[in-house]
Amino acid sequence: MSLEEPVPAQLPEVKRKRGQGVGAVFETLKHEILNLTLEPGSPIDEVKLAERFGISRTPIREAMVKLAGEGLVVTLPNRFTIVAPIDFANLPQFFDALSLMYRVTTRLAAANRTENELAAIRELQHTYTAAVEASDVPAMIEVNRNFHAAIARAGKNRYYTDLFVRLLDEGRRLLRLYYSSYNDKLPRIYLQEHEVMLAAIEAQDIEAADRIAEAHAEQIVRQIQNAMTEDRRLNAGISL
Amino acid sequence: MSLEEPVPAQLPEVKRKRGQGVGAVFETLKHEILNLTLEPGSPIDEVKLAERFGISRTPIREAMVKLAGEGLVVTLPNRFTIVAPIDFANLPQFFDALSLMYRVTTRLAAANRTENELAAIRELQHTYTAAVEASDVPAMIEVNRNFHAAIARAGKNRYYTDLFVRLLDEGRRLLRLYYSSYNDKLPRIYLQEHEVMLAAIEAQDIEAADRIAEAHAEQIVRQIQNAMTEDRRLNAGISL
DNA sequence: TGTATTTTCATTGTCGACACGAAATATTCA
DNA sequence: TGAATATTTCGTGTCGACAATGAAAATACA
Repeated sequence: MSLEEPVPAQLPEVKRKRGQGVGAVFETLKHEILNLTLEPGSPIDEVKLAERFGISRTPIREAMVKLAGEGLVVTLPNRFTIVAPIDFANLPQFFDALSLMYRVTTRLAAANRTENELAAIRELQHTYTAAVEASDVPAMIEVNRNFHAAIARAGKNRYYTDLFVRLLDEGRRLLRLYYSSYNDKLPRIYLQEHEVMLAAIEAQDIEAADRIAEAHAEQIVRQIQNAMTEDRRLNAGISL
Repeated sequence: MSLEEPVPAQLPEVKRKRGQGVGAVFETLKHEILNLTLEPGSPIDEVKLAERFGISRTPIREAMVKLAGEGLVVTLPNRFTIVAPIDFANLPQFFDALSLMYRVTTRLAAANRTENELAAIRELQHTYTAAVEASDVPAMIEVNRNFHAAIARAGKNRYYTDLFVRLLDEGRRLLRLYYSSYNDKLPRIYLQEHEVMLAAIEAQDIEAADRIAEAHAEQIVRQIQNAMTEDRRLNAGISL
């Protein structure tokens, strides 16, 4: 299941400042988990991580506790810590929550956005366009997440933003898993929808923002479901 | 700001099994934070905690990281960890999210509840009634939270349940803070509303569940706001 | 040869000690 | 006397070592 980086690069042996260790480990592992560089369900060895980062196990462990708190990792007491498996059984609930958060955050953004925030969102839309032009799928996935996270932040409700970002991150793993089915047409649909969303937020049209957010969510859910179905068809091709 | 337990009781020096320490510390501190036994903003000393629980600082620290992950505690690097302050500035957003989660979880409960879950919810309603009869305010606050958490669980969406429980817990601190304004009339209104909510869930009437959930949320928000206003009026009485 | 029991082994959970950082306090200098 | 600087103090962040645990390997037994 390895993607572009099968073996994580050894970090340079830089003397890190006190208190930087856990944060670095946390961010690095979070990235690798969301990029599927670390396979879901695979075990994580504290000692190897300690060697890799050139620090002792204590800060590694604290990073693991933080990762577990965000559900990125599951701890089996006295045994292993494993990368959180992708929970396909909960997918319908995931889609439901994702859809609601799309709507709520986009509504609030339309109501509460400042000019600065609007500019930041527009900037991300440009970056996304560039990624689409370059057919850079990983970049598209990452920027798409940042685009919606920026919208959520402009809505200024921490509770929604936190949940939404978590859902978007979990969605990143799903998209990565099925990104092979990305064809040229789909990203351009997203691009158009993002444009409409941006316009509704700029015009502070809450109901329009709500409608396009719901449509956008449905679009994405449908795409992932299609990708999964195709994937299953591929599996069905093997002899039984 | 101390309530009924100003000095946390010294725990008996029981030899705890491996791996039980962090959980015990986490649960105990979470309880004390939500009960306002630990004052919001007050510093937490790792060494004192280690002595209190009879374990070393390492598991204490892991518990702190977990508490920080749930927002119950704030870590100031190289300095302190403090009990999370109550963020009055974010109160409107808190109320907004609380209200939406009330609605969503109650809707889903009406749609998805099993007979067993219904019985469990009804049981908690009885416990709540008993607490009201006994005028036991702390019990009322705790059981009320458990009642709605049970409803959320019956809705079977982990994402909503997690956020809702977090919001309910944060609300517990607010209720504790203002529970002096609890008069005999209010709890009985809640009791009635809970009854209606239960009936809607039992009848699997999603729209009715939604309506009563929204009304219930508004009721609670209004009560807390009233309590805060009264509180401010009391402050206004002192000489300036 | 197959099953139950013991031993080994790998990996975690916990500990005590020490190094580092920021604030509080004492000291110097104008 | 007051500001700038050095020193102390206090608590955290990190380390290396060790004990507990559960799985796997080795052994005993029928």
